[in-house]
Amino acid sequence: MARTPRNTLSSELIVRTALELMESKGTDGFSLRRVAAELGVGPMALYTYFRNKDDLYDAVRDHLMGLLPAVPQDVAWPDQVRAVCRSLRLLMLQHPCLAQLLSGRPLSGHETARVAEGLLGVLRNAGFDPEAAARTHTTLFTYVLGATSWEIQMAAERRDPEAWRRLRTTMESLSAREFPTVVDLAPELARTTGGDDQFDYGLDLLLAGLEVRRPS
Amino acid sequence: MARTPRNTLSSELIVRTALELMESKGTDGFSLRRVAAELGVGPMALYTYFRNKDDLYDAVRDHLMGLLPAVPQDVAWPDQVRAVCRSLRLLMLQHPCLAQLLSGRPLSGHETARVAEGLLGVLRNAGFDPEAAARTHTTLFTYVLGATSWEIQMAAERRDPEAWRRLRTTMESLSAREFPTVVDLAPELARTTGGDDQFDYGLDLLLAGLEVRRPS
DNA sequence: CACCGTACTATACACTGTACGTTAGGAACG
DNA sequence: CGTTCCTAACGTACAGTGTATAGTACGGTG
Repeated sequence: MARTPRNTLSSELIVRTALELMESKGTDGFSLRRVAAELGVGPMALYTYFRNKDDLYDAVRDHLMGLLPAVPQDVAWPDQVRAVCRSLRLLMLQHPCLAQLLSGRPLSGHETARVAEGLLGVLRNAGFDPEAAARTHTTLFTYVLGATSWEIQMAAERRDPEAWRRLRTTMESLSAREFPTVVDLAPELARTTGGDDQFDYGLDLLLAGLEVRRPS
Repeated sequence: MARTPRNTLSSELIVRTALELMESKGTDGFSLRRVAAELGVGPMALYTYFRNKDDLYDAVRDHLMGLLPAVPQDVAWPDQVRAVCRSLRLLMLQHPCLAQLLSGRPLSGHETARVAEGLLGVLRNAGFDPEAAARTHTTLFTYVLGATSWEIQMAAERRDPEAWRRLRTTMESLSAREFPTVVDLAPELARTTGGDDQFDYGLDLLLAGLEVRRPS
């Protein structure tokens, strides 16, 4: 019964392995038992470092949030906001599992607070009062989350040929009499599903609204 | 071996039962086997009406989307947009499982198309060209989805005393030196998590941006 | 050397979605 | 009326899940 040596595991190692598995197999198809197997260890070994699966999810999420770059300090505040939102979107695109990790669990963790700190600081310096800063932060965050999750979801669907075919056929089966506008705008709808342009369109709408509302 | 009579099941009945279960037990804790048990039927009986679990999810989602009211026709377009977005949010709040159903699967289904038709029609009538209408539709939809999912998530967290306590303690453990703004704005952040005011704040930002951009 | 805490293992349970093969009830037809 | 066929629902089985509980061996400390 060859026992593995004592200190083979660590939180960081488990998080790294879990992340690799999520990215290769997708967030579905990820399981504690697979992580353990990947590490050559029994499933219960992980419970020394994480109290349960959600706890591991939280750790992976916080690890990913730690990869976000700092806010650029030498540009005007709207461009700072743009930079923060775009880098969060980019991170979500690079690590598609992050979308599910963010929408499935609440905000918590050190690195997540760091992100909030950056954006809130930008807004306070731009002259927003505490309430407006907090509201704007929540609005921007949920917009980025919703828009990018949507984009990732759609991209995944397009990659699965079975689901893609089903989507196309239901789209084409819509009667032009019942849904004239949808049928008419089908090409535009398909084109505006995701992409930098679509994301920036919504972001610019929000920023335009903010410029109007900003005091002084 | 008392067989149940022949036509006890139907798609509608299964969808209704599934929905009840999701709302009482939460989307987790929902399972095909429970639905079947609730109906007094073996698990495999459901596969006559739905090819798999995701297919049932789609049906429930489409059923819920069918509950959305029609777009009011006697008000200005920004209020029409507001009405559509608010009624979608309201529906998500009344049926929390809808948030997960919408973010986990792509748009498809008859009733979902009906919603898109309503919003796209409003935007076209307001004078937006096809591309702008499509982009705006996607932006509004993803905003409502992101903001409301977030709100529901947070509300659920607040109800679970264990999770809520953990969140509070990690929040309070943030050093004021490292995260001055977050610590300073903690009360505002807690207050702006969800609620009609927060939702309308973001929605008004988007609408303000749209007014600027609207042609003619 | 003896000891003890801790990192890991082993076993077990209740559960999941669903593939496969079987059976029985209603309808259609001779 | 009898036969035949279709299909709705059944039962069984499998591979997999998260995790509770109890046991075991190793490393560092006395």
